Amino acid sequence: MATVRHLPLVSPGIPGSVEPHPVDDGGDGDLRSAAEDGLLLVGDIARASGKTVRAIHHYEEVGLLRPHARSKGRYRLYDQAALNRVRWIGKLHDLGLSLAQIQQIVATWERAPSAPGAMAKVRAVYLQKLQETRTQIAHLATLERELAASIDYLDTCGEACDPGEIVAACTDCHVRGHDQTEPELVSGIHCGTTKAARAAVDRGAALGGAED
Amino acid sequence: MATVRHLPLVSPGIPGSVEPHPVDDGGDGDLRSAAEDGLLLVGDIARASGKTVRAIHHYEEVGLLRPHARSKGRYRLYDQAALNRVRWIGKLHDLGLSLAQIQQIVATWERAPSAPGAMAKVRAVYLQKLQETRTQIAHLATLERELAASIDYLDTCGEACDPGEIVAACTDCHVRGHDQTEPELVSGIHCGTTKAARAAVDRGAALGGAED
DNA sequence: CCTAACCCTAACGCATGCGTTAGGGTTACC
DNA sequence: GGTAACCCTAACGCATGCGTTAGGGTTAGG
Repeated sequence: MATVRHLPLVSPGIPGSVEPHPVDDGGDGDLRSAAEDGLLLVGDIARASGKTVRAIHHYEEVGLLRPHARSKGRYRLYDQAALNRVRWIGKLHDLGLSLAQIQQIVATWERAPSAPGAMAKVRAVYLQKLQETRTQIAHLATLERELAASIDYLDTCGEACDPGEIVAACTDCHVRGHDQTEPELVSGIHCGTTKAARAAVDRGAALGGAED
Repeated sequence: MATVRHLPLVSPGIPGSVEPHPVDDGGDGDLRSAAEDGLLLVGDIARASGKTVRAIHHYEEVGLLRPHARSKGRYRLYDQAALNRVRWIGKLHDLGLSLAQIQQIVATWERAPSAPGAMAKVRAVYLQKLQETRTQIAHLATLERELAASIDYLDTCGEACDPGEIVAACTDCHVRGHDQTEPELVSGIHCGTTKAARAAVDRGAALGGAED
């Protein structure tokens, strides 16, 4: 069995580089020499990027990535740049770009005749994303506040409400100032129409989701 | 044709209430009396919440919602609380909760024996979401910074790079301090392996996405 | 009665981003 | 040559959240 494998998922230390699929002792062959050229196998890329092999294949399928070469046995051989690419894809994906959008950035880059022109186009895409990201952040911040407020509110239920009280009574709660400031995230819960849920749950209808 | 319809998607003014499916002049009938009771048709809910009718039906299918009653003709009749519910669903969904998760909140609420107990469970869910939301925000903030930095960087390309320069040359750009500080979001673009993209694009392979 | 504007149920379709077999070579080391 | 650990291609599957027909009633007003 290979001596090493199981590297930490993202190699610590120098984040930009990965051991080219380490082998202990001497030997020669296709992959061995590829390794000496700094080439990586798909599994190496996977481990180093935190993606799965399948995901990397998928990126290739949609034209986001391509092996630098192939071994005699048709193994994909990647260079370090490919690893950068995969990480880059991951970042943009995290940013909320679809693979198709990322593909478009790449295509833009590809087809641009001049370097500054290409940069300008990419810049435009990034700028738009920056704005969207800021919007998103603002949005999440609002929701964060609402959540926090709701939690505060719900805390008072635990403290001040009679444990014998039934849920249905919450609709007109008299404890504290509840009925004045009930946050939307709370009021939405107990606004009637709730038997539907139970029925659905009991029937195991729809929603394959986890049962709590 | 009906006289009103086409309300603004979300009724301005009092966000919590909606005209119960407005009719101009007198008349009587099933829906008419329902309207007098403040009941809404599915279309009214849709317009007031910004969702589609189909979406609302879907919420019902998965047990998140249920009409207060039905007309003789089996039209769904909703009360104002349903509208709150729909908005609440929308918020939680925006927060990143799946319908299944929302369903679980509802189910939790349903099945809890005591009010404070129910509140505690919901609180726990919210608390977890709050943490996730904060993580998300931090994540997005990081990406925001990276985007901004990348844009800055790309700006220098437009200013300092020779417009005649070809894209391929970017790999070893000598302008300014480029090769020192290239952000990851930039370096990922031009790290080789790019012909794959063009091929895929030209073949119209995969990715039904918009062509720029 | 007629019609426009709605509403109903049922059910298939779709986009995304891989996961997961299935069946079979390849490498490298022993 | 045997074997473990990988890799390859091909292709179907899945979860989510509705969109979109398809075929047909209902309501209210004229």
